[in-house]
Amino acid sequence: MTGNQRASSTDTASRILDVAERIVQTRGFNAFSYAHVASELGVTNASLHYHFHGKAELGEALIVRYADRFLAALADIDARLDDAAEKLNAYAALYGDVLRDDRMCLCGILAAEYPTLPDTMRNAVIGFFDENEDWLENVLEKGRRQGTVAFDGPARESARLIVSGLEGAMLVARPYRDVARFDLAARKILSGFTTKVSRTGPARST
Amino acid sequence: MTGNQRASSTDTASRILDVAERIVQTRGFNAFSYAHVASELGVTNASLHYHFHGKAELGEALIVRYADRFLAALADIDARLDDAAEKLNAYAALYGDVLRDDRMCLCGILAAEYPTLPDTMRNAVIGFFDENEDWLENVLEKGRRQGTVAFDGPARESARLIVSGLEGAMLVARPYRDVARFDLAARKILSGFTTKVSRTGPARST
DNA sequence: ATTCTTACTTACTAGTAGGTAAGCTGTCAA
DNA sequence: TTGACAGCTTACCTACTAGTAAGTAAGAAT
Repeated sequence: MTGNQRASSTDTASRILDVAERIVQTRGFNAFSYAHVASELGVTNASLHYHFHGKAELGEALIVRYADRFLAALADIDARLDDAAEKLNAYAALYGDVLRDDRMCLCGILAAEYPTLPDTMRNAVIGFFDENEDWLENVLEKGRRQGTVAFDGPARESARLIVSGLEGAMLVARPYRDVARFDLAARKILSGFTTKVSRTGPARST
Repeated sequence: MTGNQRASSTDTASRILDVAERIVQTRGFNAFSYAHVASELGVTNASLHYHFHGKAELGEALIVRYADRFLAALADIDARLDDAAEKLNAYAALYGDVLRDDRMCLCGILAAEYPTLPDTMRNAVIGFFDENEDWLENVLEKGRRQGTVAFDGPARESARLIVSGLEGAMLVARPYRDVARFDLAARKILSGFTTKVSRTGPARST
């Protein structure tokens, strides 16, 4: 395997993913076409089929790469921050960054189109949400033990509340083109988990 | 069949809306086509154009009718219930009913596709959210005065939290085909407003 | 020097999209 | 009895969709 020329090959494939990702995040998977991507990259329609066999395969690759990047960002949060409440803030900021780029969360917009997606893409979307819930559940449980966050019931349920709350805040904020609307909702969602003045003493819930 | 088949003028128009509404709420506006509706109703593509000049006009009619029905349901809640907390529960139940029918909120799914929508539809979507916020703001403010609900800051901001929270809960619950996931999220969202069981004291600031 | 591989292009397909022009048919009012 | 109108249909259009078959230029491997 000829190592050097690979650069151009890999490069084109990831440039395809870059453009496709932006289009899908802004317009959705059903309003996205090979022709859009091809013309923007100055290649032909058929060239995309060389790199990604079909629309379903391209869509799946899109989600896999997006999820990988997202999980890496979560690992980075874990590496940078200790406090659970700060981790939650950083988590919400991840969503805010996407919105600030006039985009919807990739898996959020795909969730809206879910019934029309090919099977492989459906599974990947579900997997993304599951992994987000895993991470949040972990953060919440540790935070509760440490007394930096407070909530009732299973951590998993609160994790789901955060995911769906942030997805909904993005969904509604985008038509208004108003990131502040998202930021406020995010702050309100997370405020339900912070034990206000908890720096001095852990306020146990329940 | 008797002679009243000739009342089918308006009847056909509303049957078109019924079918189109179901398709758009499940698949989205971009994955919906005249052909789907026409074949399901046993009429031709061109017949739809007689009743609704174009896809944009049909889409707008869809939102207008949906919003009218939704506002009527809100008026019904006002007529039936006094307590603000009960009104909020009834409001969330409205969303749950839609989801139980395997549908997404019409304006929620259109919000996801917002950048691809014609202008008239965009305005109608925004209008739907605004009217929901109006109603919720009113309920919340009255409830706060009466002491049946509690929250910090402007009622408008809490109204927005409820709308986006419920929309997000629907969005994420649908891929899982799990209404319980929605119900739980809805309960958690509203529990932040009820004064009754405030054991955790979700961050009552100031 | 030749074959193989990569990364495309050109040229095409069948199918579907939204949309239109023109004509047909049953009902009803004058 | 006429004719206006509502509510369609037939027949068609252009644009775009994903996808394919076959060919090619350039470099790497043998």
